Amino acid sequence: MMWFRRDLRVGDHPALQYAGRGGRDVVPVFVIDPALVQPSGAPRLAFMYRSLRALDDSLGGALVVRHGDPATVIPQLMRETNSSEVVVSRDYGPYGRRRDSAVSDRLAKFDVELIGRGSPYALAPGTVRKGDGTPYAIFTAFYKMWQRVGHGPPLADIALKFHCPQGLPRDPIPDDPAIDCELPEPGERAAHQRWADFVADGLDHYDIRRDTPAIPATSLMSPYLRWGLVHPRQLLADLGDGPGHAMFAKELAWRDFYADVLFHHPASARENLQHKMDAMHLDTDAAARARFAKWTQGNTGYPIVDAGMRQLLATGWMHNRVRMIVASFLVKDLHLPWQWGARHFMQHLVDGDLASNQHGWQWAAGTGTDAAPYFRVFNPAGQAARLDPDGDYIRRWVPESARSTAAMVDHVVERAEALRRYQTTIGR
DNA sequence: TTTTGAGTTGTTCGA
DNA sequence: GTCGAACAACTCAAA
Repeated sequence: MMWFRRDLRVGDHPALQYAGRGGRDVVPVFVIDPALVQPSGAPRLAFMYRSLRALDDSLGGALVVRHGDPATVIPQLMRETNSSEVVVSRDYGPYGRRRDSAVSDRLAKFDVELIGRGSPYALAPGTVRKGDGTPYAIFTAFYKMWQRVGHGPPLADIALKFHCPQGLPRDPIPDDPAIDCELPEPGERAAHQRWADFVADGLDHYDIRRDTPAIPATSLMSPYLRWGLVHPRQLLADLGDGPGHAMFAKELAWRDFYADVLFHHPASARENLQHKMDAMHLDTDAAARARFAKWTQGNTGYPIVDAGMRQLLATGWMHNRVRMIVASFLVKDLHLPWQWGARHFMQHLVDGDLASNQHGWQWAAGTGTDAAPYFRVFNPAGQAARLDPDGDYIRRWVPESARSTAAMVDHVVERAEALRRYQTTIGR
């Protein structure tokens, strides 16, 4: 039995190839887990359901879908299908590890093993370590070692036989929730197509153009990587020379780095990685919640912030550079907990990945791995002038920005307030 | 053990 | 308009 989770592809799939080794019949399974569905926004769910349908197609319609808690559903399916083993791609996140350990315990009672093969990363969390065996806490050092260790090539296809036992009860893949936006084309084939398009037209200029939100200069691979529709080692294998290629590899290394940090510090999904920052004074009262609501809706009065927040609501995606700007605004201009912003992002981002998301937010808040100078505060007007000089990005998402709208806070005032709070926290 | 160099992404001010 | 300094100090990583 092959239990799919965030690896919704058939090609270059170590766990699937292990399950089907020597011509074994593979029963492909996906569990729709309420714990993951419940906090997800509509675009995110729609993309997942569509990708499940695409996966089912490439499995010849054999995918067995069930709703429920995997700790109950997986052992039950194992018995119903008389499977001798359950194979998964390893999950290194806090929830995934707890879930898999519970499933493993239940399976053990029937003498069946939960077998993990492969990970969603070029290098699995826990494998890149310092000379003394401890994990890295600084990206650049991690990156050097990550390059030195290297990663394997994509796996060649093998013959696989998928099998759904006759009469086995299956739940239908749910209908998409109502959304009024275009999502990326779902599925494994679309992932490869998008990647081919980016390699042909984008990768060479990636390092220069990626910071301009008005032009489609980023790879748009994040949703595909999030759901495992393609594996990063395939992308790395296709890279050549040049600064754009090197920059893209570095971004994949960031993805591995943050997964590694979360693996070693599972609590950092919810808490400050640097606990000395716990003392920082944040606003959490009713007025703060009202400010947060304005931020989520894209009504702050700062055009670049509002454009990003509206793009997120409308499409389930936001340009990377703009993510930093809106995050800085929530944390440093509104003085709100980064967790509030992180939760909103995870709800709405089709590509929302716990490790990258939470640690990206901790970077913005200065509570994470970065030796972040606390005085690094993004100026929304300055960022807009530098990165969207013609206002193309802003106009697309905030048509009323031609009229002057009142800003909810004064950046100059709030910047000073943020610096004051940080200084107090660090003890000066 | 000690030392040394370095750390994603910024902004403002004054010369 | 451009450019360098200041904004601080701490921790990490490797020699």
